[in-house]
Amino acid sequence: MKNFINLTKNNQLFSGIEEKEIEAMLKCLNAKIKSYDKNQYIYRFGENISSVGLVLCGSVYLVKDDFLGNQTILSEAGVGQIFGETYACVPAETLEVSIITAEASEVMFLDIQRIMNVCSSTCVFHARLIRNLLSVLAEKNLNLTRKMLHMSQRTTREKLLSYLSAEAQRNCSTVFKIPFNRQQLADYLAVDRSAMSNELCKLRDDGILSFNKNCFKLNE
Amino acid sequence: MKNFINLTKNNQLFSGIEEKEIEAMLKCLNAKIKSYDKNQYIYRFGENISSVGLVLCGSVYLVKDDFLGNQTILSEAGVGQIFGETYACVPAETLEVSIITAEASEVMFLDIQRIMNVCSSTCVFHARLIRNLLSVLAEKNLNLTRKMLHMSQRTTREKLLSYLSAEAQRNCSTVFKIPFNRQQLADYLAVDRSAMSNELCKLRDDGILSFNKNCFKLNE
DNA sequence: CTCATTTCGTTGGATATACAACATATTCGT
DNA sequence: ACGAATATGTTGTATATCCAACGAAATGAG
Repeated sequence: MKNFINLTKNNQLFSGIEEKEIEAMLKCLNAKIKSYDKNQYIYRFGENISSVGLVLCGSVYLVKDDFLGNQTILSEAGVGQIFGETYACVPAETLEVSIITAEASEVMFLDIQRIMNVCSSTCVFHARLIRNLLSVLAEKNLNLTRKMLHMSQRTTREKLLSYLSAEAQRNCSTVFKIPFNRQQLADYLAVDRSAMSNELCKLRDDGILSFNKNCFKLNE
Repeated sequence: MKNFINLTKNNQLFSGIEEKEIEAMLKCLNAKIKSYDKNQYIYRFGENISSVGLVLCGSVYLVKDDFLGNQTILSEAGVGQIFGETYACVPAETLEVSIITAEASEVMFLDIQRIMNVCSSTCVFHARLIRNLLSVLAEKNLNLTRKMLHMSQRTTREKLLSYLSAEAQRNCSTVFKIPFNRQQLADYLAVDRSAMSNELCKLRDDGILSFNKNCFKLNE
């Protein structure tokens, strides 16, 4: 177990908790570690899960089979990130997605009940653990809400303006960088890349904004 | 305080906690109650909040001013429902939305730090409180993810099929009712109502589904 | 029952989008 | 510096969407 302690320090769940405390907590939480080859299922559609997964090494995909039978990657979790927390927190819901390793990986599983039910020993750090978990869920929530707002705009131009002005606001500046290239931005806004590229140039020609690669400037 | 105990029983946060315990917990949590007239701001854009609001009576809107200056209602919280929990759980983020009363309302405020940091007295019930909060966040997460999946389809037909097949799957039946009328479904999928209505009929004529009001049946 | 209101389906025209195909620009390894 | 690979911009066309307007059907109140 000890060789993973260093890994568990810089992650979403144990951040802010002292190293020696983590070791004690892992026992208390009855943490289990499992190894996987590439492209192995960790959780399958339809299962009812009660554990959060923490990626110790490697990375995993959260995938969904749509109504046409296509499998798409919804998100990825790398070292230090967690997965399954949403379904683990709602016992009534069975998985509508699956988790597959993107490469050979090691995963630590933590029972959600043990996370939620505070043990007597290290209450201060346990509170931090809970705070971290709440924080992960809340941040995902914020990101989903933001994305949804942009996507609910009807035209590509409106989607772009909605996204870019929100980013400007978040950065407290009319000049800012975005974490996407054109294709990724198009996927994020659920539009065609070439059409979006076209619309970006129209916005530039209309004097509404200017850009260079992934750096944007909103006018006025 | 006592006259609100009955109200706090059937709500998202205190569900599953015994009445007498709630009273003790409210003191321990330092719960504050405030009254509002109609159309009053409870939380404003830009604020940094540290409390979760619980609607005791009345109802509140979560509103957002978009880049065009329009104010839109993103969601509503009625009696027993909470608001602000997402931002309260992420101290680094300031409000990108505002909360306004939809009618004269009473709201109980609970400090998020006190919710997260377990007090010594009633650990069992406190764990339940935390479980409830996690559950609220996780469920919102699930709903946002589902909506996002449908909205990211490119055509109205695909959006409809994505939504309807997901609903069939969730209900474990090809026959099911949806909680929307046509306008609400169109808003949910971010498409035009008349175009959607048209597409629904095409799907019916193509033999893919049939419907009567808000009751649907998927074929095959 | 009747009338008013809301919901739902239908149509046509202006506009926007997706898609494919290609041109240009940038990045990266050697 | 060079070419290969990738990213970005541009264009045309078929298709889909939005929007407005309207009629039919369902709902609800009196």
